[in-house]
Amino acid sequence: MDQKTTRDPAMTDVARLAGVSHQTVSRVLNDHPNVREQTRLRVRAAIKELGYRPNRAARALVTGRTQLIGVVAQNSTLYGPASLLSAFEEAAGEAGFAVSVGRVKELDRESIAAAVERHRDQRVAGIVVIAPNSSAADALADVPAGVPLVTVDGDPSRPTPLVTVDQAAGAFDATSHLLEAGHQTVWHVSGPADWFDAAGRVEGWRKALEAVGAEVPPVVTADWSAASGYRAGQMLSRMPEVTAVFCSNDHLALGLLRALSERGRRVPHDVSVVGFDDVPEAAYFIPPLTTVRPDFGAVARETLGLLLEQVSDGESARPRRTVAPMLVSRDSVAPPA
Amino acid sequence: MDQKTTRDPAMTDVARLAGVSHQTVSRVLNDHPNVREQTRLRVRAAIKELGYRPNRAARALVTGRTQLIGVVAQNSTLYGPASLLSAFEEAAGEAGFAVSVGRVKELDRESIAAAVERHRDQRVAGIVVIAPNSSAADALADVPAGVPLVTVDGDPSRPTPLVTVDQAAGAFDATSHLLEAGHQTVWHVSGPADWFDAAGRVEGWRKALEAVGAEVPPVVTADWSAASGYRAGQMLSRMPEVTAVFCSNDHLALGLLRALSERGRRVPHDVSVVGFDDVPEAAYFIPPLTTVRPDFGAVARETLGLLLEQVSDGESARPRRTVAPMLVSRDSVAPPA
DNA sequence: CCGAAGGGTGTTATCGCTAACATCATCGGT
DNA sequence: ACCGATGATGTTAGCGATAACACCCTTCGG
Repeated sequence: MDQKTTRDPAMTDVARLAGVSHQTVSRVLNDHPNVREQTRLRVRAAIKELGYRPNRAARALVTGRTQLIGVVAQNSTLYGPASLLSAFEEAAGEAGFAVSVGRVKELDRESIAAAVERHRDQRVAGIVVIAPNSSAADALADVPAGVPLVTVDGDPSRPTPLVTVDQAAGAFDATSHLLEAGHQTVWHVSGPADWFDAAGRVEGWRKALEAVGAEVPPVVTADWSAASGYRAGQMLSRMPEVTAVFCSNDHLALGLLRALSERGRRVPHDVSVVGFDDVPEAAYFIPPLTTVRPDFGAVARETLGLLLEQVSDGESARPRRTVAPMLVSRDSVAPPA
Repeated sequence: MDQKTTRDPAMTDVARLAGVSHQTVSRVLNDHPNVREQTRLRVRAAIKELGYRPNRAARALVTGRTQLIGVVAQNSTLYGPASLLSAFEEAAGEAGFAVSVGRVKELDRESIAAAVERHRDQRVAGIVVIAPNSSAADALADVPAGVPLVTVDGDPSRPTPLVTVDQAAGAFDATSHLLEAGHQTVWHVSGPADWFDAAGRVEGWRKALEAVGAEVPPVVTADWSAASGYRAGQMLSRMPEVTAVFCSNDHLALGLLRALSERGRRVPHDVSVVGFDDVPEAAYFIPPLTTVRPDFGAVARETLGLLLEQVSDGESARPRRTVAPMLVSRDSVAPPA
């Protein structure tokens, strides 16, 4: 009879089959230079024959290092954070790292601290926190030093390692695009004030207006939902002097578009609109929405790079990185009537 | 001077401080019964004082078990799969498991097999595959037995352990709701034919019609996007005999609503519409959408439970579970004019 | 022709934990 | 008063890898 549960082959099994010591197998696995080519091939063949796979736990035990990256993210399906997470998982996977996701219901101090602790229990090599608003950023103050940690979408005014989309640049471009079309000024429907993305977009919008000496209208603050964009639109659509609106994301723009259309204000003929995010549906809005596309893949890669620098060097020469977004021009912008 | 990098405290450090052997510390950690209460307290105090945390790698090495669950999911931000994943991460976290996500660009055989292999390299305790269409389900045939594996949203006709929303029941309810409002029949805009969710909803819709002897109109097949819902709507809105439409998801319904409104067909006065998913925006559509809400949290919990049964028992008594969704009634359904 | 340098390989210790067994009181039953 | 059962604890042996060092055998400069 067979052994009851034939255990997985270990390094010594490979070594025996290849006629070498287990240390040589280890060397082959880790690409050490001092192994004869012929030996290397023999070991490789044995590995393949046995279907051997290295035991990560054993390796982690002796090296003290893990190939795991912990991510802390909110339990939400907002397009931006969800895309970021997904892109990061892909990037990390390609680099040979596993990603352990710790979801958090609320972005408060306590929840985030708990999630970070869970990751430290797992002895992750590094932690990424998606901290898009101020309460999340505050919570990071509690995190003890010593764990490589990168914040994504976090507070640009803090000194922690950070990667983020250049919100201000994107907003600047969007606003300038509207001004260049001939509009006197541009109104802005903003996301929640405590979100850094929203704040950065307000800043870029304001700078673009100031750069050409345009009047700066009051900010209309909303949340990120289409519903609140609709409510903002109900107000703005009553104001004939509003000919151009920059919305802090595409869902707001969607709500706005609907409100405008209900009031009989045509887009882009009467009012021009620009969004932010380039959600997959944006090209199918009515009219197709001109918007700003962040490169989540680039953010993910920068984040990973920054984290790995910290893991190996202890810190990084460039601990803050910013990824420029791109204006995507569709049919929701035209010169004023 | 201090030691250069004072290493993390290990079990023996705790043991020394508490004046016991490391094995006793281990027993306290694992809640073994045979430890005197007083000793237990002393050990706990020592653990706290040193800030000791068990080394999972060492534990995994000796037990051969890991507290990690691997998930294979597509790199998409579709509402259903994204919500499911998020809910699962939360549920697993609460149960003390870490979740490692392996993203896959396409749901083809090769990508899925590669993602599964990466997880096996990590020696995960079990694997969850979100396999919502037939190519993903096919790929699972390649997965060697011996790894606990649960499919979510997968092929109901296969014998593999599976958890899924009861699509047919939800669709049956949605359709019946429209019929009970007095409509002669109900049209259906379906998701992609190779998606099990879409197929299940078609089935439920058909059964509801047949149950009352209503005529079964041809299925309008689309993808999951608002754009394709809009195209379907352009066609259906021209047909005066269409008074009720069940859409396979809310985004399709959104597109349909817009097409109907452009043609001057009022919802729900002229046409009633029901969606599926209950996306967060659904309550703010115009009109607020009656839809079917799947309980992703329940799916996640069932999935976890089923997986853990397999991990401990090798298999499960009830390897297929189904979670009933709930009809959410809003303002998009009325009796025919 | 010899010793140093270095490539290729093996041997041994070690990481931090759990499993298995050993040890020693304590205790109740006869 | 003796004995086995049971509870509380300690001791020892791995788990499967890497690190550090030891040991050959070439090769090459003087």
